[in-house]
Amino acid sequence: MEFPFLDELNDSQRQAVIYTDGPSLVIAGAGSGKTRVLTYKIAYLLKMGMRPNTILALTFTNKAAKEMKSRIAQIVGENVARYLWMGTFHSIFSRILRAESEKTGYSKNFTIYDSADSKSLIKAIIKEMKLDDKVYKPGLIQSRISFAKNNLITPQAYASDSDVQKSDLYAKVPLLKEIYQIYSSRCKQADAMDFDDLLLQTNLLFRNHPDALQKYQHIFQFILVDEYQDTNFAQYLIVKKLAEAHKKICVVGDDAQSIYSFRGANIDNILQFKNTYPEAKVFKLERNYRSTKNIVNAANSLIDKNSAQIKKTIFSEKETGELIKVTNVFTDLEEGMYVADNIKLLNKKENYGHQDIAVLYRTNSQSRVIEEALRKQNIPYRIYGGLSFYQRKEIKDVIAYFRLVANRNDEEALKRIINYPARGIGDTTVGKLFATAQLHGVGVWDVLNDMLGYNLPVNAGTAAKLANFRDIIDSYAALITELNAYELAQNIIKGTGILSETFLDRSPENLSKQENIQELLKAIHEFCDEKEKNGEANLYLSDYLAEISLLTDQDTDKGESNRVTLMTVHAAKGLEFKVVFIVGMEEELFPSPFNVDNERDLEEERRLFYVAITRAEERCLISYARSRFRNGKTNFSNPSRFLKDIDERYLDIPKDETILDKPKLTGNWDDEVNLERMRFNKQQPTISFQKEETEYIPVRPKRLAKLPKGDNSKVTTQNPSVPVGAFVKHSIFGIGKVLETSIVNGNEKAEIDFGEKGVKSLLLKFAKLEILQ
DNA sequence: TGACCGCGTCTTTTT
DNA sequence: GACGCGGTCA
Repeated sequence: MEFPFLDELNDSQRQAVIYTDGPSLVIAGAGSGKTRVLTYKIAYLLKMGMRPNTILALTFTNKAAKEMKSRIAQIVGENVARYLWMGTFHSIFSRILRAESEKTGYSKNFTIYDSADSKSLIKAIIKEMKLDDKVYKPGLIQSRISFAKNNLITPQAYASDSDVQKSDLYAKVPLLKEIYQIYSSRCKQADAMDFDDLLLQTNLLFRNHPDALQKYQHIFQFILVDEYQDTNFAQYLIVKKLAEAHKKICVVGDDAQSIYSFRGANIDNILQFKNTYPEAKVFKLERNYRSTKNIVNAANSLIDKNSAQIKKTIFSEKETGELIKVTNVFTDLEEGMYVADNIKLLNKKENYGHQDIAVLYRTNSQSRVIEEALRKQNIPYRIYGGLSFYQRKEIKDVIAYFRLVANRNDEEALKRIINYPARGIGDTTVGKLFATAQLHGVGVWDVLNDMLGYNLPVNAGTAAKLANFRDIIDSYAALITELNAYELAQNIIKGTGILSETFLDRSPENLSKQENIQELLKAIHEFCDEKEKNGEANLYLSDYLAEISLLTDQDTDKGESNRVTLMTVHAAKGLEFKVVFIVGMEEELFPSPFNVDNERDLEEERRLFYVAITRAEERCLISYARSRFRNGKTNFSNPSRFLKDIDERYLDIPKDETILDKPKLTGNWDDEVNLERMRFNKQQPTISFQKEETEYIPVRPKRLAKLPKGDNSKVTTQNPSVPVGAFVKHSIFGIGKVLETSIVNGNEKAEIDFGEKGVKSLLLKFAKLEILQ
């Protein structure tokens, strides 16, 4: 056969691969070999004679693009695969926007603002407009602007759209249109685009410059889109316009795994694909190759509770496998111990390697307890998400220097480093600088270049400091095409004193900062080497910045082996593990309390749970805790409503527990005691307790010691006269619990939680404490 | 101006 | 618990 690789596909997969006559939609159930279909389809197109640089393949993450590319390279060879247009929407279209810069009003080297930058700018604008940031919450404003952009509503359209205005009025933020307007012009002034701009500006480019649209329609003879269920309107329209000329488009996705609506993704894009392309062929991949029957069936029974979906029957031909084990524990700490213990067992008794195991959770903040439990048992793990390498302060600082050198209009970068390391330019001065720039409608850098001309109201000393800063940046900027990225980066790091800043003391923080900065330099070095090896000319600092601004730490995965993976369910999309722990299956956590008010959001949470379960190949273990320490407080919770959505035939539920509703315990006066009662209650189910029992019940410390919470690894005193976990009585504050003890200037100090009176920090030699037994 | 402290807030997911 | 903010003090 001409295409031997097609033999590796099943019937429906092969149909999907070889259909290339017009638009097609591939509904790819979880684990149905979606990536395989995409890679083989591209390989097929290439084997059929298409040139690689006429194929556009859009993925959701850089990592997915990279992986797909290397798999294609294995079939057709590296020097063919490398010419494919393959990447995320954001990276592909930022490239196009740079190439078409003379049409966009931005420069070729525009900066990309990450969400922290854009939030900071929004904050600044709110402040300048003298609005109340309790009403105009930066986060809220940011998401509304983002929503507007994703729906291609420009500031002008925003202000004149009566529906939008009504909505803003209803949300009590009527001035949002002005913030949006100013935000846009400030980004423009700074020659910066945020993530959403990359899509919005691409659309504007294609709308305002039909010649540019035609050019790319011609270039992209075949378009493939992965994870189509997670595209938003802006992405939908880009794809639609590009495909208009030839209709050679293939989108792949699974409506059941649409989990990014908070980012503007619109599940209707996939549900309505047939409306956009009436002639489209639909292929369904329904055989799941990943998971056991029990896992697939459990997931099916769950997703069946959703109403908005494309009908399909996912089935598995693998063995029945284990039931999904549902476990309840008392506290989040116990949940961590439960996970760690079971990983140990799986590792020792069942021969699962650590790399076969993942722990998935709804929110990043849940990783902490799991992490601690694993560390205690010496189980190697790797956490994804949380703050990435590029979000660390020292890295952001260094990159801000790079950014400012590459683009002196980058005001967010300037704000970050104008006084770092400290050079005597304080908030007041910075405020004046920005105010003057606004007053004259120019950029901050223009003001710095002519402080007298713009009447910057600062004294001579401050002006000199500003001029000095300006000259430093200018001197590096002059070298931007003289030195390669690595040489210039080294110069900047050494010359500006950011590195010596970390040499001030040998604290662990500073050591880790040094390491991170070295790590960054190493990465830049590799970047230059790579470019040089390929004979590419774009090895300057601006080129480096263009490349990294869209990277996330998933993409810089070193793939360390034999570690347990810890990540959010979102981050796990597209991955698979032999064993999956899903932790924190509780109401008010999963589903997230933000998404329970309407059916649409709730269905997305359910899909998220579906994604979590379908990551598992062989075992899936779900747990929930009755109490969880969150936001500095112990909260009580009920099992997630989603547990009831799974057909019980596929679950292994503990006998003494039911996942049906239980009356919620309200910890109105002492959660800790409530918890103790609950444990007590569970041990002796015949004894019940009444709520009116509000009198304080002293609990013996030794009993608390059994609680993981009583773990006193944090105690810094050798022999504290008041043990951590003990209950004490204070003449004024009443009864409290000792949280922590330490020695301060030779005096014993204790952190004591007095419930409603708050947590107090007391010196024991003054506080007369009575220890309760 | 900068360091520090105490207070209140707020918490989803990410290109 | 983490962070940001505002106020205070040197």
